[in-house]
Amino acid sequence: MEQLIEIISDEVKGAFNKSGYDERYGNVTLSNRPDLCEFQCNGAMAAAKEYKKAPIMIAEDVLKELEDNDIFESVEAIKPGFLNFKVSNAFLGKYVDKMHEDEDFGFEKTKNPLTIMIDYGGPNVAKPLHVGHLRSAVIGESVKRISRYVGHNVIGDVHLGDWGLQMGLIITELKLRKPELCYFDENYDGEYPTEAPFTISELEEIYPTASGKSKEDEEYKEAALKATKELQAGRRGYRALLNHILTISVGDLKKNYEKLNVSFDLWKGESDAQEYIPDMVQLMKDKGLAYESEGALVVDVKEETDKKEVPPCMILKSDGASLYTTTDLATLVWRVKDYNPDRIIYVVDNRQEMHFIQVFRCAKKAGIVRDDVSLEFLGFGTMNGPDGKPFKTRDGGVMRLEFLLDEINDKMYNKILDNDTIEKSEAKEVAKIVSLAAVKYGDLSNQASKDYIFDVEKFTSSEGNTGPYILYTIVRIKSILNKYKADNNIDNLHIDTPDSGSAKKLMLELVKFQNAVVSAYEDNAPSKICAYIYDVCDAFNHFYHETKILSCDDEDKKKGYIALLILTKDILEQCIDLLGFSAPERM
RNA sequence: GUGUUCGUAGCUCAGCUGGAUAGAGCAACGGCCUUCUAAGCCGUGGGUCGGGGGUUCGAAUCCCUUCGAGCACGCCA
Repeated sequence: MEQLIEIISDEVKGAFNKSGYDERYGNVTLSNRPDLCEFQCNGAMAAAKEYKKAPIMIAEDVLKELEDNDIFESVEAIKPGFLNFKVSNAFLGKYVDKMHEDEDFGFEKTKNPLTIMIDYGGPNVAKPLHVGHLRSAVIGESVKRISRYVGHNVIGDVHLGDWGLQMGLIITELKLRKPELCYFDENYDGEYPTEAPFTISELEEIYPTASGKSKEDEEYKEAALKATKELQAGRRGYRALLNHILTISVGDLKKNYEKLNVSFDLWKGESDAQEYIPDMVQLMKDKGLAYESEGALVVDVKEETDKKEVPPCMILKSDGASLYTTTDLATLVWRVKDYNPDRIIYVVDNRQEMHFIQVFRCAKKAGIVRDDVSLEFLGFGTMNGPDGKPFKTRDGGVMRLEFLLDEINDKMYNKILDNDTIEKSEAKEVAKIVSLAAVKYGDLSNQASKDYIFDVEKFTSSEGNTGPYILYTIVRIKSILNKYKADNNIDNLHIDTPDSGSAKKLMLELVKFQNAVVSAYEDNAPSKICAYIYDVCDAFNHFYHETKILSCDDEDKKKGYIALLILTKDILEQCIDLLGFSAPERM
């Protein structure tokens, strides 16, 4: 469906044209003075220079061409040269009704579907998720859903941290505790057990213990480095252990991500890239890109236009081992080979920007990815506590994500119990839904790249621009619709011409749906969906407050209201789905 | 030190490619429930957009400079 603002723009451009001015001056934007008008055109002022005419005269010329146009309720030419428009109620009502009849509210899917890979999540195996993992998961999931809704083929990859010294540490500690296991017997050539010799909670305890020991005990650290190397070299028993660790961890991670309503299409990890490293390194040598510097193998990636020194991209350490740049590059090898993506978006901490600049440049230089593939760094800021400093537990440690979510869940549960029509069992379920919305909306409503303050009080509050407020609005609509549905049919209802300022305002917000989604997609910015939802909710609540819906005497009017509520609810629910959460029936 | 992001109301933040009186929310204060969920709505107060300079008919927005904060700067991921 053509966008309302496009339709208006076309009319105005036509009018510019007819009055002898270039139509490009006829572009119409949303009004920044809602008290004066709904849409505006500033083109007359811009055109003034070219035509050496007072802007107001140009505006008046254009105005004449628009005078008896039934799209508009009013058109005015004001002071310096603004053209101010109000849409006609009848036209708007019909337009919104068309949105109501369309399955996607008039949203037009892209005509050029791309294959987009999104690298987000990035948890480490054998370690529980902590608060630092929240943003990547929440933002990545939303970017995935938005891109998919726009019509692209989107693949989400969790990109597990399952390689490197951490694995060596676990193996070393395990060997110390259970040396009798067959995984450590180099002469063992039988099949390894299918059952893992540890549980997830043991695993979560083993890693920090091992990590602590290696910092104090040189010998221990040596052993861990050796184990890491042997694992990399493919030692059978260690590989078998890695597989156990992966199975156990991934199972646990899936459960935790599920609670967040986050899911991945691929559960690949750093370890999956290893097999591509040797050929890749050889390629870089063959192309003459890789050379030795201070014992390490590096590739220069600086460019003429750099304002600062971009250090070379290190491919191999001086001891010949690979490191994270190597793994990220090799990951690109299989991503291109298996999926041939047009875009790859990395949803990672801002602080990794330099690393990715190096990786991206190196990948292009070496021809690992084609020049036309877009490699995008979507960096997010730090999540700070109410004191403005990085989020910590009371004793200064890293907080497990689970604990944080539990705290918020408890808070919401108690709040829901205040509504005494809800049973405890239902309250529990509702609390889960609302607390997830509180957390996600709290995060996503900020621009991803900025640091933000994670304020539990603020996020769980139902006042202001919060997740609970959004859900509450939806629940109110559902409540009315459910009452209406009890003894009425809701099929074939039509939205009427708005009969009040608040109804018109609501419609004008609903009309922006396509634009909100598209601009959120183009900027990888879920925060734009949040801003849009808030505006819709605000407009709806005004409308709700001054309109009697179920008790409306005029049956036809009532039907029109119900249709408008259905569209509002559907759009809101679609939007929160794009953010990765849902609304309960009651709260 | 170099680079980078940022500095808007007491607090948390919006302000798109420069445009009409700088906007929300929270907090403060004052109203609105015999009627669809008051987790709501209405209203009031609160700002020399860090400072200074420049470009422009017009600057929170663009350029320069200065002060202040965060972050990153080859063998950890």
